Amino acid sequence: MRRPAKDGGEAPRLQSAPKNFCPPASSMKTQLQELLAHALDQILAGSDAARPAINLDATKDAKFGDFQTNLALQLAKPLGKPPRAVAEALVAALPASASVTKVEIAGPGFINFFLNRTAFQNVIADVLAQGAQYGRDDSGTKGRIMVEFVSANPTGPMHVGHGRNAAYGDSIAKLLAATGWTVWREYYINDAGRQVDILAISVWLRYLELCGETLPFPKRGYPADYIRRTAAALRATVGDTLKRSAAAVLDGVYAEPQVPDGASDADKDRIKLQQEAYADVLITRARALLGDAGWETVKQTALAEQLGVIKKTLADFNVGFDQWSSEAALVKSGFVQKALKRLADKGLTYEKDGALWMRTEAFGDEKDRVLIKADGAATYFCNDLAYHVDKLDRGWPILMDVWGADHHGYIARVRAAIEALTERKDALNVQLIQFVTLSSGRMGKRSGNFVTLQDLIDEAGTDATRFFYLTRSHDQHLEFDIDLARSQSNDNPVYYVQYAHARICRVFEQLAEKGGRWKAEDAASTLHRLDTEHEKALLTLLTRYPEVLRKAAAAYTPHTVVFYLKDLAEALHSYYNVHRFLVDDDTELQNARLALIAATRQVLKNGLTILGVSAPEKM
RNA sequence: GCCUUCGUAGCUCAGUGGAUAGAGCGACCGCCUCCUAAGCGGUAGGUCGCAGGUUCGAUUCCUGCCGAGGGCACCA
Repeated sequence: MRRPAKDGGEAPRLQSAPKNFCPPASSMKTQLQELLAHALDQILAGSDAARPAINLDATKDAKFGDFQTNLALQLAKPLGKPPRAVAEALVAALPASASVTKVEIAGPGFINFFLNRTAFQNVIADVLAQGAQYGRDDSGTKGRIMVEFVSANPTGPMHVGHGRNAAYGDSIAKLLAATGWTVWREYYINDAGRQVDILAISVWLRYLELCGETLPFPKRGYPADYIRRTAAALRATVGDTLKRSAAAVLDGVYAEPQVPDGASDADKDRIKLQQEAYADVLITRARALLGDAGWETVKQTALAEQLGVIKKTLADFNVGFDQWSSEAALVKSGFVQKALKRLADKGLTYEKDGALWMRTEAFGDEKDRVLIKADGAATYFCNDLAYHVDKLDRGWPILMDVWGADHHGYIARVRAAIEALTERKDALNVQLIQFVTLSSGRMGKRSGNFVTLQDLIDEAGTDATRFFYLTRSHDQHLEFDIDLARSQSNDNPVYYVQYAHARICRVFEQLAEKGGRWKAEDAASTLHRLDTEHEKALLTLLTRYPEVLRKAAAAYTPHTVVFYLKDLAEALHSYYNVHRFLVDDDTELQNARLALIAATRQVLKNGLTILGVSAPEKM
């Protein structure tokens, strides 16, 4: 349930304090680096030691101050002096700054900086003035990047693995867009190739069953219930016009080979290949019986049905695309042929054993790859290669592909193809999403019963599901605890962050009910009252948000935003439990605290937005 | 066999070339006359898989070994 915030919703503007000007802490890091660079110049004067990079990090413990540097430790060896002596020299050479209240040398030789609290208090003005823009860079000037993600085959519903890809892809796209990139999101529809024929034959056989025919279902077909639903949809559209008798279908077709109990692995593999061939026989028979037009009707109906299911799920999951690109359309447009010609013109293809090959090995792949099979059909790689060329041709110099980790071996050949045609090695940016496991075991589309992403969203909700996916690093295996994600209890981690947001909203609601008022402009002169440790902790976190976004985008790790938000929520909850925000007898303190939590609420919301998770005002 | 991702608390996972390695869940002990207890505070729990190497300093980088997942198609 949402309701409008009673304090007016959008962040009001806060007048910056003209007196005692002190730069916000977010820019303090830059300033400290300049101070250190100056000191470094003096230390290194007359020495031939190499100049190290200045590492300046936020401290992990407040007792070490606000920022720390290991510069003295790095310089100890080249200068041939003990690290603490180097540190003392560096500190002595530091120019004075009004923002720095204390500099300490600690441990083996760290230099810790303690900053003027005003620097941190001023972040509130930044956040409230910038609102939803705080931490964001929407300039789009960093570059252009296309993110292709999900691209699940339209042969069945998405499972929990696709969900992880969708959550990651959507969030990394948002993150890139929020850090200065121009982003385009695309879904590649694999609506050509053999798996579509398998889909079509599966649907048609179930359709014949609905028409009253009895016939065996091939082992390599898709057995799941959604095939029966699609068959019913087909029948609703075409009636019995595509019905053929079981006798006609099976006339002259040998019985499908079955794997006997206790068969060896080698026998199993051999028989599975025979089963694949059997499926092809049925496909050929179906085409002959239905004609190209009839077969195409089955195929297109099945594809449209499956794609419709996928689109519905993605819409429910708050995942959107700028473009859905069809593999079949790409082939039909002749673009694949053009790409093949470009490769041939560069002498990068050759014929062998009746197939057309590409010299990918010359570009770092393990071996050359087939583009056109001996039977005349294009490989998946061939069309995908053309698709990537098309993406580059459309003016996207960087192509991010979000793939399942099982595609690892596929990277080298696509990269090789891109390099061969564009001489650019770095155009392809692949992010592999590691596998998702469930307590109930691995899933596959052929298994018949699996947990679909739609099931998960319906039961756990989009927020909980997305948050759960993004809580883990995408390059780590993820064990999806379905019971936890489904639970509406406080065990569910998404509520921890959302609750912090809702709590703040409730405070402003209470304020209004009491007839109280709060204006950002009244708060500017009161911020010096924010002097408790809880307030300092919150302020520090607020100043770090822009850098959290930048680092998360640079490392392609949305999960670091999740961990940041958990920290921010924790700081808020702790603060909430110790201090009251509605201070009846001290308006100045109340105004200051309300400014702080208003800023916190804004940053919580901004961060959740990056994750595609809502920020409810009431829970 | 080769390539790759990994091995951190009972479980699920963060993290880092540096100062006592963190969180959630689970266990135990506390906190609602007070802005939502979907919360807070505290205790217990770790030879950061094993062995070497580089380094002033390694859980982090390198090598080997053990163990787990994934990939090595004229499939997609």
